[in-house]
Amino acid sequence: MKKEKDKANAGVKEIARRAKVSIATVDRVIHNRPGVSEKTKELINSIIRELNYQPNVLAQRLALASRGILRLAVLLPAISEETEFWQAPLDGVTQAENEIRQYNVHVERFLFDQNDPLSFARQVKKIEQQKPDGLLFTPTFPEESVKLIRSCEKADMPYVLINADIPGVERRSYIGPELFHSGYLAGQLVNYCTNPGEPVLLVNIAKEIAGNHAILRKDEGFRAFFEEHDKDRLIIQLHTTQTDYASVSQKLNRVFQKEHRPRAIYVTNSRVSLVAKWLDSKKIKDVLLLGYDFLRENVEYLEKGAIDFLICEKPHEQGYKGMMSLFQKLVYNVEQEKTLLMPIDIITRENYRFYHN
Amino acid sequence: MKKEKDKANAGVKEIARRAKVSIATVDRVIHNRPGVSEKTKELINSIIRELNYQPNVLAQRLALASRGILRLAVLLPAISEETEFWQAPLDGVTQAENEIRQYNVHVERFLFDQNDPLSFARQVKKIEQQKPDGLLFTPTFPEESVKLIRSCEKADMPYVLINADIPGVERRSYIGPELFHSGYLAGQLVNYCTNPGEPVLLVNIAKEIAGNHAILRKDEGFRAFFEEHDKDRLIIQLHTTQTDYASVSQKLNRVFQKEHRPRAIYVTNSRVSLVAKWLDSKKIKDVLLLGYDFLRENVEYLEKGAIDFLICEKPHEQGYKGMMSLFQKLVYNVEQEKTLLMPIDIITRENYRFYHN
DNA sequence: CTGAAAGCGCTTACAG
DNA sequence: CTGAAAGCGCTTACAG
Repeated sequence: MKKEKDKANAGVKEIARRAKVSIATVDRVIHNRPGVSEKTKELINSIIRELNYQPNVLAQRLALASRGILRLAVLLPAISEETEFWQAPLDGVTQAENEIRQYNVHVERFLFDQNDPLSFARQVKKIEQQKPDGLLFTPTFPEESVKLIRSCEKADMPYVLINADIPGVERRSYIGPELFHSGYLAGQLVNYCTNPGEPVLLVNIAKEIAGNHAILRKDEGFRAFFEEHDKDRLIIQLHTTQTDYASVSQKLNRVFQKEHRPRAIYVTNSRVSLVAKWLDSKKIKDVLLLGYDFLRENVEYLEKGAIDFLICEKPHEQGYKGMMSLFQKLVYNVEQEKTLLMPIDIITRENYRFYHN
Repeated sequence: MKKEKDKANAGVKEIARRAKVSIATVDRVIHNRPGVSEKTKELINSIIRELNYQPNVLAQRLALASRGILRLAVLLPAISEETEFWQAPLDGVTQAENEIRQYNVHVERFLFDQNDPLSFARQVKKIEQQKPDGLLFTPTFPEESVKLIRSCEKADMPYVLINADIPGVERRSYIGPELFHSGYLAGQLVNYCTNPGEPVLLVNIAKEIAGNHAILRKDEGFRAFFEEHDKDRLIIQLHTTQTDYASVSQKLNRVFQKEHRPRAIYVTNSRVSLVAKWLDSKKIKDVLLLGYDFLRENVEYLEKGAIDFLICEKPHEQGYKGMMSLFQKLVYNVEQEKTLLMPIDIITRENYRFYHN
């Protein structure tokens, strides 16, 4: 089929023809660049409106490609035994990278040790020296992260936070879970699967808990659910900042020796596999177990039946969408969404096979 | 940053330079077009390998744009009061259309009446006359659909089925739910939320049930779960091919007057709102209700608490991915996945706000 | 304030 | 079997 010159496909050339000017002038008006008389500007704008002109993104990018490379930096925890979680966001980053590579985008990854604020600060230094065009990161260390945000803002560099927000801090763009509802949903699931009043165990396992916003908000949401729906529910608490199996096991032993045996356990993060391991070793099968994240070990326990529900908030998509949001902002000046909340997915033994991260 | 002429960015020009031929010859080799001597062909291929040449998709599409329009046809049910479900796949189609419009793709929609095989056949006629380059459809009427598949295959036209498969028929590409596990998952949820042995009501509401593969497979999956996990569970059955509220209401009345009062109700499709309405009108609050699809009315009942779980299989994504799969196939000759199963999402009152279709 | 021309990396008639 | 040239729709130095 031949290309028709109808309104739908009109380009700069057609606009120039109608306005009796050169395409360079049209381009100036389109991009609001100075150096065009008010009169021709208005004329051109009216033609643009009339034709409902849509720029051809392909041609735009192709022309721009000559200009230079767009450099995006990514600051995330390095993957280790303990932090398999970060594989998914990093994969999302890589997927985005592959899709936008053609657009002359270059992605550099800066990885830090999740337990070492200094390593975070070191990477921040490097990033600040390199002055990338955009930055994706997760604010594992709030203090350092706030500094980073300030420095990005000073340099007028677009950035996006993923997976965790910093409470009470004004920031440009966040993509990740809504933590309170996540805990609230866990409460609802426990409530569906147990009888009123049956004791529930709420488990926080993390190197740091007191300042751990993610854990505290989920904890809060979980309690809020019962506050509103089953006030008399006994919620036993287990906090531990020792994250090895021996410590967790010991604490669980103690809880289960006491009077009120829990009917359900909610672990507020991906360490749910430690509890699953313990239940498995004790051959306890009548306790409902909920936790977080689609990790290999967790899924194994899901399959075995030790874990009943995994809650998951699309870590892969967080990395992917974060990068795309920077790209869109930098290339097409599309405003970044201030807050993009991920779905709270419920995964069980019967649907995990079909889950997409 | 200046563009460097390193291996990473080498294009046809660089290949031509190294091979001491023109870029036209390079192009011929890249696309395996005839008219190149074996010797130069081999030389060029070796250079392509050495440079790890990746074509610039932007430039490719831009150049191709002049060639002509790619025409994709979409054959789906028209949206009516009764079939709000199809809004989501159609929206997905539209989203894909917007993203690939730049690539000179034109999408034509052919809508049929879900209750009228003749209207389906009429639209098929039209499509066959227009001879589009690719087709996305849902095989609402198996017999007519098989004919359509044959005709596509004869014309060597790529196509993709969404939302429903045709059992026992060889087809090129399907994107949609895995029905058996969907029912199985519903069984698991009921099992979690009720006590062993409590009666369950399995409800099929559809104009046609006997030949309705989607409903029958979910029904089967649901029963299979209990067969494997709670054999003694009483599963009451309610089938109705009258889909108006009065008929459904009447049948439900009858069931609830009998001896075994259901503790949970599983509706195998989106008509779950009819049952919700009935429960609501009877002020019955202690019955667990599960059904399908993120429709306005269903979500309202979810919010109110009449519906407990909605199962949803990404209808929007089905439309979107279906179109993208055709596009990729036609433009880049990327093989279509034979079967792409959607996640089985679980939606409750506490997470529906964050759900993305 | 405005325009002619070159270029982005690829494809495609056309000529030899 | 091979190449020179025009074109896709846009952007950008450069010249006036």
